[in-house]
Amino acid sequence: MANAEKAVSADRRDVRRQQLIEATISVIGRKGYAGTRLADVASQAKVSYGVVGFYFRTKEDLLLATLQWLADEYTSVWREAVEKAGPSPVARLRAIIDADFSPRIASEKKIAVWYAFWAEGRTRPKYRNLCAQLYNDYHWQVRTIVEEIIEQGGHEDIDAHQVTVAINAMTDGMWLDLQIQPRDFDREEAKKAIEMFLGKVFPAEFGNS
Amino acid sequence: MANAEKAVSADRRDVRRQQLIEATISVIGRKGYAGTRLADVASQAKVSYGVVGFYFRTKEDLLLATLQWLADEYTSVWREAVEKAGPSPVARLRAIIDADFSPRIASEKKIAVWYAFWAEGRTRPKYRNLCAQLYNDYHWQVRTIVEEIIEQGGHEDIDAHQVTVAINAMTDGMWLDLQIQPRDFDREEAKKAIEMFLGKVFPAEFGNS
DNA sequence: CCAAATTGATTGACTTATCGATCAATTATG
DNA sequence: CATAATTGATCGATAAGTCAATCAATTTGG
Repeated sequence: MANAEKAVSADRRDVRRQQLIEATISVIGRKGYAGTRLADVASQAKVSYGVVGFYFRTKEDLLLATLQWLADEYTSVWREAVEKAGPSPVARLRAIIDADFSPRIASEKKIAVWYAFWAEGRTRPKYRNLCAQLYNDYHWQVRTIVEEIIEQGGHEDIDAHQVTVAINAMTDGMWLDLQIQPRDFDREEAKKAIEMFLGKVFPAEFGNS
Repeated sequence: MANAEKAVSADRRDVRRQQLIEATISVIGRKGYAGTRLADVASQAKVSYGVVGFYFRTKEDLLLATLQWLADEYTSVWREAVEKAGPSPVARLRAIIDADFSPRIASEKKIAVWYAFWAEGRTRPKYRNLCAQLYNDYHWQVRTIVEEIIEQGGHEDIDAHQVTVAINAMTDGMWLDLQIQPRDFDREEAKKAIEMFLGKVFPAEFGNS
């Protein structure tokens, strides 16, 4: 049947595309954005050079699809973490930070790819918009949670925006540390430093570790 | 005289090299690392294409010299700021943060270039080592100051390393925000968020803003 | 049920464009 | 005038994009 046919080849198509996206992440991680060649992606994915062009019209298309995939993965991971954490804003915030430093999200390879796109994003509106969108969604979610903590705890003197910006910046900065000094620094230490910060801002909610 | 001649031409040489380094920063800022061409650098510097090769044997040499220059500038700026701040560790720490968000250091263009080198650094040992060295010097300086504040204030329960890592990460993360969202976010806001953090860690020393 | 036909996937050699490097010719300088 | 600085055309290498040929899988017809 035509329907069965289409379903099968659509699956096949998605599998190949996924395979190529993962290969692209590996190659950018290994060789950097500027050093990534379609030939490298093809051999990493164990397919011939021509296949890349067959599934992604241009190199640009492949890179955009890779960024989009990473963004979707990242967003779905933190959203799921928040849902699982239940209603407590403290648990929700902890869940987001855990997600940010989970091996799936904060692997050396993926951090390297994020940095590559952030760096290139400055000159490519499509990268930039995608990153800005992601950033906004995340920022908004953290801010909502921070506001809940402030309200529930009666800490009306605390500026939710400022705390949100600080959490955000610390997370991104820790990622840079992980990228520059992967030996002297690990994900657990990063998380603990952020917990320390939250412990100072919300002493009652985030206990002294 | 040979000596006089040499002195003059050495000056000339330095001027040209400086001119080319500045042009390189502009072009990386405008077009990204991957999009930077020697022809662009030459025309930005208002010299002919051949001059680039005359003063820097290869493109690689030019890029390394650019990174080295940026690193030297950054280091000298914060060192000078610390010296000027006098003996008080609180004033010294404020001076470093001011320096980190001064227009000279944290311009959009230069932040973009830093991000470009951090991203590429993963695959190029020379970039990586240079960045790691810079990072270590800075980290050590901040840590020394933080330890002084802890000692003078008798805050023996505070972990200097953790605070240092947090300050560092917040700074780098704010830079990323400046790069991704230059409109919604500015250097003053970034500084205030860091001040807020310091106010929570050292309430007596960093007054509530 | 088997063979021919059709469709779609895959291959890698070829074309074209781009860019870094080179260098012979030209100009400026002391 | 001699030396140094500068120019930009030319060359070679590399990589993206293209495409005709091949191969595999599925469908159709006898």
